[in-house]
Amino acid sequence: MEMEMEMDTPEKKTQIANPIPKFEESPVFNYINNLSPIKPVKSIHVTQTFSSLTFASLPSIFASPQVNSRKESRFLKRHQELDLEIPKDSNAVADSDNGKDTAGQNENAKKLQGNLDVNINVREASADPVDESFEFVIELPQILKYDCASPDCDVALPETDAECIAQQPDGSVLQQHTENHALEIEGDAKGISRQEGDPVQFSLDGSNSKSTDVLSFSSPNDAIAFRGLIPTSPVISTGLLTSLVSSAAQYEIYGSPERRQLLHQITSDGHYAEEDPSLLTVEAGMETDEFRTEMEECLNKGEGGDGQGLVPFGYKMSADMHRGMRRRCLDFEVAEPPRKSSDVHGPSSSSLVVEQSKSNKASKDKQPIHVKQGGGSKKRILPGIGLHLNALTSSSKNIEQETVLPECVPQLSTSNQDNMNSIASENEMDPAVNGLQLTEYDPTQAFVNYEEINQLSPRKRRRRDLSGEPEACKRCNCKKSKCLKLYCECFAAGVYCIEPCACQDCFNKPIHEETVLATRKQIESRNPLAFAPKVIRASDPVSEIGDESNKTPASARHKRGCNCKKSNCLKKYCECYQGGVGCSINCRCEGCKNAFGTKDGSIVTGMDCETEDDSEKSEKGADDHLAWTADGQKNLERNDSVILSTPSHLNRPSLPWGFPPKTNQRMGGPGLLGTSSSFMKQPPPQTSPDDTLGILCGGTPTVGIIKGTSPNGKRVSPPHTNSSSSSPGQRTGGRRLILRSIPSFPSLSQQH
DNA sequence: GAGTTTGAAACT
DNA sequence: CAGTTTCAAACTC
Repeated sequence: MEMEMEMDTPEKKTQIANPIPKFEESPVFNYINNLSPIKPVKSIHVTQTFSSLTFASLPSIFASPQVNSRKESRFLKRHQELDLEIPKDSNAVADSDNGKDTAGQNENAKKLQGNLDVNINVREASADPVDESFEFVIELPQILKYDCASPDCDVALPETDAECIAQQPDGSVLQQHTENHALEIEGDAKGISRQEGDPVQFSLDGSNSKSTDVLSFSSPNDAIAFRGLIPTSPVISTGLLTSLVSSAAQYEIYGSPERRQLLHQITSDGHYAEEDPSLLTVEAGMETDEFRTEMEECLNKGEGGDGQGLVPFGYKMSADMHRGMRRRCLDFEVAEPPRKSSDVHGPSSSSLVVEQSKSNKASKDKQPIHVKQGGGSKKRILPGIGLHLNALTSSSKNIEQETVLPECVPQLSTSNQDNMNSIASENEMDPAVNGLQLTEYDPTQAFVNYEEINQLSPRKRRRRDLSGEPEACKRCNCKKSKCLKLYCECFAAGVYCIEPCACQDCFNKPIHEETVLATRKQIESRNPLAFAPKVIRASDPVSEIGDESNKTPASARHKRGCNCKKSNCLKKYCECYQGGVGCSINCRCEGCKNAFGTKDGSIVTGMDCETEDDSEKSEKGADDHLAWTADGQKNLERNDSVILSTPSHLNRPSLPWGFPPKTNQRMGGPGLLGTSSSFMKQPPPQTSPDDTLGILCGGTPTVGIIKGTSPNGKRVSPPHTNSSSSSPGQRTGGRRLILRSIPSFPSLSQQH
């Protein structure tokens, strides 16, 4: 009975609520509230990406209209979904949004309504325990986000765990519990409030709160992901929960023992929960070696089976969700600094994610967690988080830090197909490919890479972060441009500046949305391609595929070509080099020695390049290369003639907008990977074009981990692994995927 | 961390 | 379109 009522009520509520701010006061609202045990939490939605703000164009880009419309509302949706029973949430959310973005109030309201429909559907579809579990699942991402938030976050794990769990044979058990989970969740929610930490709130409500952002999916895909969730089986949801829990443990999300308990409870059935130590043990194990093991298992499974078979549909969904979460990376990063042990225990920190994140950090301090294990391989930085999709794509430098998670792969296959289908298809995404990727992925290596990264001198790391992630999480240091010119990487990437930016007088913030948009328009009017990816891949994916072997890295080219005079196109000063592509006839560079291919068509082998570099500069150059994997790229080229794409390319790209389809960039060949560890950091592998991975991984970084050999077994071909390459910088395998699936924000020009 | 170098972006 | 200036990242010390 309740279910039915809830089902019905939500729609009405939401519909009404959106438009009416004070809906809360209405009798209906109260009634609804009474029905649900959960109390609405106000969520704060902060999006840094322009897209979220407004780019109208985005919608056009997305394949499905709904997606666009949903975009902003995503997070709203989630809340609603989460709160299905809680009418207030939706309202609250709407309110919060309104509060923040007055401009978008109306839009939000509309979106909400649209979302409501979606939500309703979901419920109907799953109407049962599943729904509940679903809700729970939704929240999980938040937790993950938190993890991510931690600076070190290596958290990629969570996703992996989730996947693993889902796949595990034990899944049956999980399923059984699933229903209970939902129930428990509610119960926990209630109970949570009782408990000191209000852990429950934390997890559940946290989403609503600031954490909301985390939940909100930046990409259109997110919406899709949700859809997938709906259908997902209870098992999946359960898996997610479990994964979340485990992940949380790994990341120390639980800041305090108490929280852990809560989490455990939530995770497992109510039965196990509080009192069942076994659960704890498991989780604990997860944190350490076991976690790794599981991951590996998952990977293996993935390998064995094509993504499809092994990976449950829901699985994919989860992945998507994760992606959404990851985007928040920025937030996390921001949060990092604040960590304080004191924060950790905030007694009743009902508060939000922020607190949690802090707690996590704190907990870490207190309780050393073996991040490396899980995180090591997976460290995710979520570069994309908080940033515009484009940004995600673009970032490549940090690829190393990020490792590709096997998980991603599966998702890719599904999610891509569903959502981005078109894009994916273009890119040659094959389900099989996905599977391949998984197979190739070598957690161990990833781990190694991760360590390497860690070992890097602070400075190098910093650079990587800055540079690499940048794409994902770009950071600028503008002093005079106000971040309203293309000089600003953030602005150029279509993302708002965030805390990590050291810019001065920055106008590239949501607050100045109008200014940003106006400026952007102005720039585009001058140069329609100003915000287009600088590196363009070959247009035909298909042709590319076929040609890949033949294509040199140059297959991807810088849009306008470079104009280097002194760097010989061997440094990042060179946009071509930075983008991981060879120079072309469009370049006016002098003394071109671009490792990815000189403008005269010759390709300097990595060795050659290095040699030259060495001779010229030597070591540093080498170092740098490593940092970004330029070497890797080089290697790739040699081996496979893979085309590297710059991060930015990858990211943005192309797809949606009209930019020529990127050719598939092939990543490095196996040889590369095999050869240089540094290389491995980079990327990607993968199969399908980057996009695929990106999508899947979403945030997962990945990395290079994936093996050099072709990921897909399919494509592995020596000729090129798949296209997608990731350029060194780009590595961002996951992100790339994102890009494809989600068009970065469209360039104004395109819109026109 | 400060200073230099570099080349794109912006301006003329 | 070419030349110059401005700018911020990349790089060096």
